[in-house]
Amino acid sequence: MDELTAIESLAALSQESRLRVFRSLVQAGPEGLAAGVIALELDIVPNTLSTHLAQLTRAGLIRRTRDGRIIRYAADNAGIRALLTYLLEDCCQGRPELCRPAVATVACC
Amino acid sequence: MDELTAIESLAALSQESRLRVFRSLVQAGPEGLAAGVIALELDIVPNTLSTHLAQLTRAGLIRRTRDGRIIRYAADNAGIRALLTYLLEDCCQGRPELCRPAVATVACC
DNA sequence: CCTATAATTCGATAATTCTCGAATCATGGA
DNA sequence: TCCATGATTCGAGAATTATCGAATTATAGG
Repeated sequence: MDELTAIESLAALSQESRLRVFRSLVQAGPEGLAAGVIALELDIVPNTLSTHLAQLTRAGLIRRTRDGRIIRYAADNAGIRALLTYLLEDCCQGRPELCRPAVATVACC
Repeated sequence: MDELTAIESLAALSQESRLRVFRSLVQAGPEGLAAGVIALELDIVPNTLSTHLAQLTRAGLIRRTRDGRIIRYAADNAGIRALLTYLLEDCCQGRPELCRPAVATVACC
């Protein structure tokens, strides 16, 4: 990942509505959620939500797929992983014992 | 971690200079770097850098310790870990096979 | 083809954030 | 005590970002 993409991703996440959308999609799993469903659940007007979803998509954090009239969004695991890797790059000066416990705690399961 | 802290952290990281400072400190390890050294290395005027460092510190991503006239900053691993955990919370719907590979790839060593 | 629905794009205003000169604070040494 | 140095705080102008009404696009069904 390059610096610009990282900044775009972090900026996308650093806003209340977008962070909530992102976390909802992370928790929703591979099937994701329809834009309209997200709008209802998080109480965001559709056009504003659309702007937010576009920003998260541009950043590579979520993906969109059309399903008839409905547009479905889901977390993009590759993009998320790339961002986390960029943040932690060369974090342990070659000494695994420094960063292994930290990374292990992040594991959610 | 609560939502406000997460947003503060992500906002702190979503700016070129601050992201560079953060990554420098992550790579510098536990001893960290003096404010003046960071200013020189990244070519940022001291007062602007000071504002950035304060923001990263408030967000819980870095720590400061005084060492005579010199103030030293270092990555705050607990804060960083808390942020990553918040982002990935409940990411795999109880199915470890979905997120374990993702997390493994993040490991830097 | 026409209508209804789901979603997006456009444009403008409101709010927030960035940057840096100037002034201030804290520490160590003469 | 006085000075020099490292660092921070303050304040204001410049730049960026957020939000939402109105208009537009895309699709499904009658």
